[in-house]
Amino acid sequence: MFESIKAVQLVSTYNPQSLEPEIQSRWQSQRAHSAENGEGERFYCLSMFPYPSGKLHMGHMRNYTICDVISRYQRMQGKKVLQPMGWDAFGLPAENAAMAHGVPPAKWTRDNIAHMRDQLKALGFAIDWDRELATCDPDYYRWNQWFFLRLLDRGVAYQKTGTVNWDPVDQTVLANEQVVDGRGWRTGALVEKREIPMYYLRITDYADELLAALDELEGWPDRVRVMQANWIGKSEGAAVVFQCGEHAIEVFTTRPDTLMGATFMAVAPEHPIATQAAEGRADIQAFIDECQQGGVSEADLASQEKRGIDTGLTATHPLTGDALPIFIANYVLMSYGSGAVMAVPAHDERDFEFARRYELAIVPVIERPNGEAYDATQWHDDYATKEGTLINSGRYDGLTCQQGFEAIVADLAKAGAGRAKTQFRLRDWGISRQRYWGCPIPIIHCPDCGAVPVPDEDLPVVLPEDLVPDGSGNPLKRCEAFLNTPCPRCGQPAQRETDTMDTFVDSSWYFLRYTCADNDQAMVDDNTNAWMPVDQYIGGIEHAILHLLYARFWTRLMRDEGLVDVAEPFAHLLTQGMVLAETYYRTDNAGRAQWFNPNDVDVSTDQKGRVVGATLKSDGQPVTPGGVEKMAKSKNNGVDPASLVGHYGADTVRLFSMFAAPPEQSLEWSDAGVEGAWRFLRRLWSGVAAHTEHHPDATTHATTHAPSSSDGQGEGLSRQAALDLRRQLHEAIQKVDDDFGRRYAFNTAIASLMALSNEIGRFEPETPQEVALVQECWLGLVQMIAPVTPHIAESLWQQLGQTGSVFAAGWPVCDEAALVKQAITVVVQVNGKVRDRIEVSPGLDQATLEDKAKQSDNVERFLSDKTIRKVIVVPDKLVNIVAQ
RNA sequence: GCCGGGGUGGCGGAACUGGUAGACGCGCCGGAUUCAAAAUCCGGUUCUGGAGACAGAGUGCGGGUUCGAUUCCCGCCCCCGGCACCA
Repeated sequence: MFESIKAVQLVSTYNPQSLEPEIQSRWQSQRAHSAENGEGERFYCLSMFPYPSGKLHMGHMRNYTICDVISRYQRMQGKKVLQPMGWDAFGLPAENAAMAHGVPPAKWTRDNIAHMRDQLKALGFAIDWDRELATCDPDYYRWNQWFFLRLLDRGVAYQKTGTVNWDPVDQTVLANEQVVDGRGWRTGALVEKREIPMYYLRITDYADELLAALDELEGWPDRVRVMQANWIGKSEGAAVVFQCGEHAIEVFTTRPDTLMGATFMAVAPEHPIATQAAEGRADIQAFIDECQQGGVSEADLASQEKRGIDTGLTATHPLTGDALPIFIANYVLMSYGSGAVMAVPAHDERDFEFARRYELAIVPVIERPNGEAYDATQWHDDYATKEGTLINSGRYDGLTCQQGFEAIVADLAKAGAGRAKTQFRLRDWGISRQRYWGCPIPIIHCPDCGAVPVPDEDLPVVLPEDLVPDGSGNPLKRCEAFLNTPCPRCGQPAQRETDTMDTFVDSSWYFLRYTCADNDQAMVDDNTNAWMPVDQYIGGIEHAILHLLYARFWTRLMRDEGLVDVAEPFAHLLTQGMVLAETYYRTDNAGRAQWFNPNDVDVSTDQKGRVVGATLKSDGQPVTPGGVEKMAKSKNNGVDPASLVGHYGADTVRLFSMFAAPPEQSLEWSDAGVEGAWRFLRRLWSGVAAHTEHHPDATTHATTHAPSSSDGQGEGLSRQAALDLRRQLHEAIQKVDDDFGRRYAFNTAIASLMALSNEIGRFEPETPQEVALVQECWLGLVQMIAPVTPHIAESLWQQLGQTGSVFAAGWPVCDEAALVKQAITVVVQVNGKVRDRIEVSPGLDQATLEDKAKQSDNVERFLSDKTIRKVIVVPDKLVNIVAQ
C-alpha cells in the first residue's frame, strides 16, 4: 500500500502549466464551445463586455469565471449554450492614453484587445470566439448610425441644448470624472457650466413602461429593481402656476396639500426669472456667475452648501393672493421639472434650512401626528408627514393631507392656476459627446439645409483612426478629410457633425449583435429572436442603473422598429461584487502616501495568528496597513490575474475566486487563500491517482455516461462507513446542483465538494463493491467540480477510465434512496439554551421525543428546581422545554 | 445631499422558510515525516473560567416582538456602490 502510493507520486504530478494548454487546444480543435453545439433548449449566458484598458484585471477574471461556471453547468444539463465575448472599445481612456503616449486611440485599443483576448483564452473560458465583436469596428457601429437615423425619422432622437463642464483654458468639454473639486484635472482652471446643442433620445416617453415592467423582472435582484424605480422616480402631485408680473411660473409639487404653507419661491440660477432679476443688479449677477462655476454632476450640486439670493421680485400665491419673495437658489436644478419650486419650509427639510438661513417665514400647515407644538427652531422628521390634519389653511383646516391634496388641486384647476400632474425624475438621454474616440453621429451641417441626416447608402460614416487628441477639443474638428463633404440634399460644401455618440449607445445592444455577428446586411436577424432574451446576465453592481436602463430602453426602441420581439433583454441578472485587496502605505515628508503592492509586503503575526506588523520585502522597514479597498491603480493593490495563472494555472485562480465569497458580495483577495485552492487541486489529483493506481480494475468497467441509481450503484454495500460515504456523495450532488443551478452559491457548492473529497480520502475500501463506490464518488466529484476547474476535471475524467469530455457526460443524478439516514441528532433546549443533543431514529412522534428529551441527565439537572410551563417540539430537529 | 447595499472567530466566509452560531478554506498552535528545511500528513483552534465534565458571554450599537432572533420590527453608528460625460 505504502509503496504503491509512493510510486504514484513519482509517475503522476499535477502540472497545470502543461495540462491546461493541452486541454484548451483540444477544446479548440473540437470546436467544443460553439453555440451551434447541443440539441437541447437554448441558454444565453452573457457577461458585461470589458473595456479594453490594457490587461485583464481581477474584476474581469471574477465576472467571466462566474459566467463560465454557469455556462458549463448549463451545458452539462444538456443545453445549447451561447457564451460570447466582445469589446466595449470606444471611450475616454483611449484618448487619455493617446495624450500620454502619443499613440492613436485606435492602435492602443486594438493592441489591448489582442493582449486581453490571449489572457482570456489562457483562463479556459468556454467562449464562442466566432462571434467576437468590438464596438470600434465600422461593421458594428454602422448599425448605431443606421438606427439613430430611424430614431430621427420617428422623432425619438431630437436636438436641444444641454449643460456641460467647460474648461476655459483647454477650451474643451470635460467629463464629470475630469472635474476635480470644481477644477479641470489637467489645467486646474475653474470649470464653467456651458450650454451647447446636443442630440437626445426620448427615454422619458418610455418612463411608464420601463417602470411598470420592473415588476415582472423576477429574475433581477430586488435592489436593482428598486434603484431603477427610484431613478425613474414617478411622483404624483400637481403643477401650480404662480404669477410674477406678466410671467407665469409653473412649479411641480408632490405636496399641494401644503400649498397654504408656501412662503417663498426658489428658481434655478439659469431660470429666465433669474436672468431678468439680474438686469441692473450686480450682486444678483455675481451670484448667478458664481453658480455657473463648478461641475455639473448632481452629487456636487446636491452636497454643496444651500445658498441663495433674493431677487426682489415676488410671485402671487394662486389661492391667497399673498406676494411671495422669489429667491435664486443653487440647489434648484434647471434640468429637473421646470427649474422652479414653491418652498414650504415648515414641511420640507431643505426649504426649512434655507428659510432659517435667510430668515424667511415658516408657517406650519399640518398638525404634528404626536400632537406636540411645532418648533420652528429645529427640524423634526415628522414635519414631512402625510398623516396629519391641515391647520392655518383657511377653509382647508381640518382636512386630512389626502383630502387637502384633492380639494386644493380642484380649486387650482377651477382658478386656472394648476392641475394634477405626474412627474418623472428621469430625464431624456443626451447622447452627444464632444469627443473623438466614439461612433460619429451621422449628420451633415449645411449652411442652407441645416442638419441633414447622412443617407443610408453612405453609411457607415467611418471614424478616421490615425488622429491623436491633445486635450484641447475634438481633433475631428481639425480633420479636413473627415469634416468636409457635400450636403446630401443640395450638394454644396457642408461639414460633418463632429460629436460622437455616448458609449452607452454601443453597450445598449451589443448582446443582440452576438446572435448574428457575421450578418453584414442587417443589424439583427432571425437568430436574434431565437436566442433572446439573455437567460443570465452577469456584471458589476455599478451598472445597476445607467447601462441596464439604457439597454432596456434601446431594446424597446428596436422592438418598436420591428427588429426584435422582446422588450426585456435580460431575463436573469446577477450583479457581482467588487474585488478588494489589502493596502499598505508609508507617508513621505510632504505628508503624501506612497502605496505598496501587497506582493511586496511581508506580514507578521502573533502566536494566535493576529496581524501585528507589516514590512516591505525590499528594505525590511515597516509599512502601515491601510485597510481593504477595491483593487485600483491609485492604491497600488492590484493583483495581476495573468501572473497568478502563470504560477498556479487557471483552475486554481478560478477555484479561489469562486470559493472565497458568494458572487454578489465583494471578494477579498488573499494569496494564502489561492495557496489553499492550489492545495485542494493537488490533493484531488493525488487522491484520484492513488485510487487508479491501487485499483486499476475499478476503471475498466467504465461507463461513458453519468452514474445513477439505475446503474445498480450502491448494491452490495453493508458497512455503515460505506453507506455514510455514499449518502455524503448524494447529499453533495443534491446540494451542488441546487447551489449551481438555483442559488448561484458557488462558494458553498465548492465547500461541500471539498468536504466530500475529505470523506473519500478517509475511506478505505474493503470489498470490490466498496472500490466501485469510491470510483462512483470520484466520478461524481470530478463532474461537479468541472464547471469551476474544467482543465483538471477533463484530465481526471480520463484518468478514471472515461472516454470523451466530462462536459459531454452530463450531470450526476442524485439517488434519493442513498439519502436515508439511520439516526438523526435532535437538540434539547431548556429555556432556549442548548443543554443536550440526543440521537434518535427519524420520524419520531412529538410525545416520544419530549420524553426522551426529559430523560437527559443534563436537562434534568437544569429542571430540578423548576416547573415545566410549556414544551415546544419541532420534529426531527429540536425540543425546547420552557420552565420557571 | 438623495437612492441602494453591507457589518458574524485572528481572516475570507457558512447557517437557504424564526429552530444546534461558526460548515468549508486561510492563518495560528501541537505532533508525525526529515540530518535539516520546504512540501506533505495527523490533531487542535469563537472568547472567558475550568485539569475536565461543564458553565457564562457572543453575530456593528441601543431597544422591541417571540418558547426561541445572525434572520422580523424601531432608532442609531460605521463602511461600500450609484447620482445621468469613467466604464
